[in-house]
Amino acid sequence: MPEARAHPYHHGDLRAALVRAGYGLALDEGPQAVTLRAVTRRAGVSPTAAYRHFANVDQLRAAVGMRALGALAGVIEAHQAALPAAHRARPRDLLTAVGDGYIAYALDNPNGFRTGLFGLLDMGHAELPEGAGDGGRTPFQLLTDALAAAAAQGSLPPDSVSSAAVHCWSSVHGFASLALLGPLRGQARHELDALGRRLVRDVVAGVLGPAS
Amino acid sequence: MPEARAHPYHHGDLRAALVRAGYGLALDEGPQAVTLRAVTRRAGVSPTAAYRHFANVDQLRAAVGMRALGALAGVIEAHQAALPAAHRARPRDLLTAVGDGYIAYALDNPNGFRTGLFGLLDMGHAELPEGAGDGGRTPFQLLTDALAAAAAQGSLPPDSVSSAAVHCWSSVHGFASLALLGPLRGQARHELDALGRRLVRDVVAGVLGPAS
DNA sequence: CACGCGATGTTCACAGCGTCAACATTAGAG
DNA sequence: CTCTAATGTTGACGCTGTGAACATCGCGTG
Repeated sequence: MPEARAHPYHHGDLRAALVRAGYGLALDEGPQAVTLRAVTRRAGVSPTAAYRHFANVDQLRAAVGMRALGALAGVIEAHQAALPAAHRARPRDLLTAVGDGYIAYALDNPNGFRTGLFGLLDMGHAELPEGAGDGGRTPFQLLTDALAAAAAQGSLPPDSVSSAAVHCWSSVHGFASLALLGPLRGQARHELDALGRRLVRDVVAGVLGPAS
Repeated sequence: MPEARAHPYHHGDLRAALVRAGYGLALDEGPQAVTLRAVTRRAGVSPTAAYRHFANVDQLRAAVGMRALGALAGVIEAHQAALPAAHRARPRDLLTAVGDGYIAYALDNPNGFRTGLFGLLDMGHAELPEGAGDGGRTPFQLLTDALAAAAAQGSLPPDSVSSAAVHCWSSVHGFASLALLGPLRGQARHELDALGRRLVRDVVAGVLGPAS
């Protein structure tokens, strides 16, 4: 088994190792710590090695951001999976879980959230598979999936799906931003949880109509 | 008039000049161009001169962000001032103007918006007077003012003002984020305008009830 | 099985960045 | 008028991202 070499010249899967190192750095010290040299240092490799896998530091950061997005998708999926079995097929509950999961990830993991959702100045990546969770869907796709299910069930006009998606994401993402660095920052955690739950339910009611 | 010296050793009001230079740089090349050396260069001064007015580059950036916030407040005030005289005292219209102005500034001036609203990793500044427009109110204050007026008039329970503020800002700020760098980026401008107008009116209706 | 070429990683170098310490200039208080 | 504190400059340091040249190695070809 030659794989156990202390420092094999060829790493094996350096790209993945760099992204992992970058994400770790982001969680530990915040997005601004994700520097090319710091990442390669943590991966135990020379700085320029990164250039075999990324054109520049921005692409490295984008990849790290994708990983954070995937983690967010995982939390959302977990919230959906945690629904009582009887509710797991209800679009309203799926949608609520998307919002709750989104906010929970942001509040539990501010550095991760900022890494995935701020910082990357062009995130056209919201639909790329790298940002997906275990279920293979990105956070934005989980949202539109829930809305599409609601439309299929008739609780939402089909041609309102996309504007409803804008509505939902705007509210929830905006809330997370405000809670992390806006005027709400500093509010006690249970306060933010309560505000967030209320916001999500209001938004869902606004989109699907009042709960039955 | 000794003030007309070509390069007086003492600048006069370097702090303001630096903030102005930084804001110009941000508008021209984006927030990431606001670097200490670039700003001092544009102001025609040595790099370390900035340290007589800012403890570090982050504080310089924060000051530039405040200026952008002030510009945003100005646009909102202009939208309110542009209301037909008969509507200018209606809380509903004032509130709508806040949302429309916010979105208009973001779409018209993406670099300015990003400078003021992203980037600065801790913006506890939302209430500081430096972020105010000509009217002396920050964007967030213009929002809460409009909501307070609505409450005073009875169209909103007084104890809902703060949660309504969260609602409104979340939606509008989230929308601007999505439009500038999220999945909506790339959409045609008139599309974004239409989506934004619709969103603002829906949000206002959600907060104050359907339009009379 | 040997070879060699392309992929991957390293070394060295450079310019730009933020910041500190030491120094220069000047406005304004006494 | 003088001295001091405020303000601006110079020079240096270690950090950053990145390019060019070189080293090592896996793997497909002969």
